[in-house]
Amino acid sequence: MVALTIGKLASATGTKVETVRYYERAGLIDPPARTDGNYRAYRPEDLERLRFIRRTRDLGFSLDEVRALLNLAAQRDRDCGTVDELATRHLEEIDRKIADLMALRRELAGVIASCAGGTMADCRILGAFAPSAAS
Amino acid sequence: MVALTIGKLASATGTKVETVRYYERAGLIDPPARTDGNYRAYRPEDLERLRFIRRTRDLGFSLDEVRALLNLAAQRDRDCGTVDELATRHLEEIDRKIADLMALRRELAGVIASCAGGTMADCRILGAFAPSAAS
DNA sequence: TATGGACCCTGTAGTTGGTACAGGGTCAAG
DNA sequence: CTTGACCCTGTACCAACTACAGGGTCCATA
Repeated sequence: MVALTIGKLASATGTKVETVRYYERAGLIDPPARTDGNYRAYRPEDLERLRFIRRTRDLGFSLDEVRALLNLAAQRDRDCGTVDELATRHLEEIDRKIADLMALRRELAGVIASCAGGTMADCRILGAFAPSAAS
Repeated sequence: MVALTIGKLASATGTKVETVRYYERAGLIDPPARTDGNYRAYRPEDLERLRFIRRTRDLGFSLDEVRALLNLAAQRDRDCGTVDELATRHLEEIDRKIADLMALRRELAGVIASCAGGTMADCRILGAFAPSAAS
């Protein structure tokens, strides 16, 4: 029998067992067949599918986006432009996040650089956190 | 009377009313006095405190870190080194996040660049998402 | 004085993407 | 036959809010 237990499936993909069950609840993987003892019995295709999920999650796609990608991948005759579009939009979002973090980083670094020691009462960092008054 | 309603406090700091109540539940702001009609009555100091919270939140500090900063700020005679340390650790974390996102961005951009159109069946992007087999 | 609308109150549930039990059942080895 | 590793379901928890539902209050205007 080529069937995998959930533990094998999980360790083969670097996923936790609970996460696999969570993906099933979330509708990302179909409920597999069960053994006599009510254990989940996965097929090799399920391993492929879970790997796909892991990979796309690692690339920062949300579960909704992963679901969409899985659905698209299943329609093998359709044009793949939609995939490109989805991935490109995701890339743009990553770019926005990077830009936001860099702006924040610049601001925080400025605040920290202003520190000249002393007590809390005259701390420049805390001062920078209190917009109007010095308290 | 200088007391502010929760709505005034919220709009003066760009916060939602529910968020202010949430901060109270989370122990970031003390439960204020109440009016006869059981409305929260805030003092100007509360406005300062909420501004501080908003500012530090905007700089990416977690609520736990904000709590710590508020506690430190209250001990006006202590040395402010701890504040500097907390802020510096936070900056390092931001740097890690930026680095992670940039690595991810590079990888995703590579995947997208490989796209040559065609059907899902021979989509290079989907191929890059399926680690071993082509399915 | 009545009434309407803007505001406030508490309490609870939902969001994302899992993680962590509790309290059981199954399976294989020794 | 027992032990330990694994599996099952169901529920609760995390951050940091947000969004109601179902009520109460306040004040300006008709």
